[in-house]
Amino acid sequence: MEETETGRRFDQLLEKNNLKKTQPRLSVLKVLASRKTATSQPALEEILGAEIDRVTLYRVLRTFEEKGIIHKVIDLNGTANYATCDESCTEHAHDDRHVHFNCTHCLHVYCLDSLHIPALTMPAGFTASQMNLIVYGICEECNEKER
Amino acid sequence: MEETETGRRFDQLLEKNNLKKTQPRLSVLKVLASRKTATSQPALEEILGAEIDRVTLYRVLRTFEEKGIIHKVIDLNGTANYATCDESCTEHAHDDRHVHFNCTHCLHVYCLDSLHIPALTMPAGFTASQMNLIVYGICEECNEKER
DNA sequence: CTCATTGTTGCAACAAAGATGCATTAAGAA
DNA sequence: TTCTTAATGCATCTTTGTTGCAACAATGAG
Repeated sequence: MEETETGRRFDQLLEKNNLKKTQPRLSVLKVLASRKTATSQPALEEILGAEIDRVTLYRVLRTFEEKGIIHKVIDLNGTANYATCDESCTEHAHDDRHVHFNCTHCLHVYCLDSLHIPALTMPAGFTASQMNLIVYGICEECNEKER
Repeated sequence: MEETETGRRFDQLLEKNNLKKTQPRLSVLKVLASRKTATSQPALEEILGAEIDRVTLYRVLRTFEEKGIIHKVIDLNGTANYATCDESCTEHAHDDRHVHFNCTHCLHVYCLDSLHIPALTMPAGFTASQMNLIVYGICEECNEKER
């Protein structure tokens, strides 16, 4: 395997999480990192289907999510979309407080890293541990095409 | 069929939406209205399975959602949960800006009607039309049982 | 009150995605 | 290089979403 910069970054990422560097895992990381929007499981399957098995993909994604390497966003249809976490969410503190944007036109899911969910006061008795905000609407690209 | 107060309310609700009053629809309404938490499709199936067909349930729920009679909340697992809309969300303006709470212990989904999603400023180019905030944590009941 | 019409239901069937068991293979340490 | 253990690929099953179609029932017309 070549010694590219991103390649080494992925290696470190896996190592840090006690995961072996395997071809399927590196492929998944490469694909996810190369996309600015979250990628759905079917899309990933289409891209990597020839290379790695459906179940392996499923397990790689689950492992990555457990380790906090990627995060999962469920869109309106209940389909899982995956994206690499930005640097801020590391090991323990997997910070999912940023907002996701689901374009109802092109169906892409964006991570709006610039926005974070405002603090909310929970009703008495309820303890919040995590929150997930998805905004639906038209994304930048689709809005531009309209014009 | 008996002439209960809620029964008449359901009749009106269906009539208002140009839907025929049928036994499956009334059953679904009755179940949903009787529960303070959103109900998952599997749970509904378990409750009503003997009474109405799985596909019918699926179609009733879809119809109700289209008409704005109920709303759908997708939980962490991508499972659909349904709840009757409170009075505020009527025909046209289906207001989904209230917050949902998904208990990670009992898995119940609550509609936190008292909370509403704060206004957010979208990044340039993005147009928001709807938003959905799900908070994960421990609910009142489960917190009390712990003590 | 009865009939006709049109929306609804139930059944069969299929597709897609989540999930598990197990034999084989490969990564990384000794 | 060998060994141990984790990871993969394959088979398989379950659950949920979805469609087509024939039978049926809710309403309005007569």
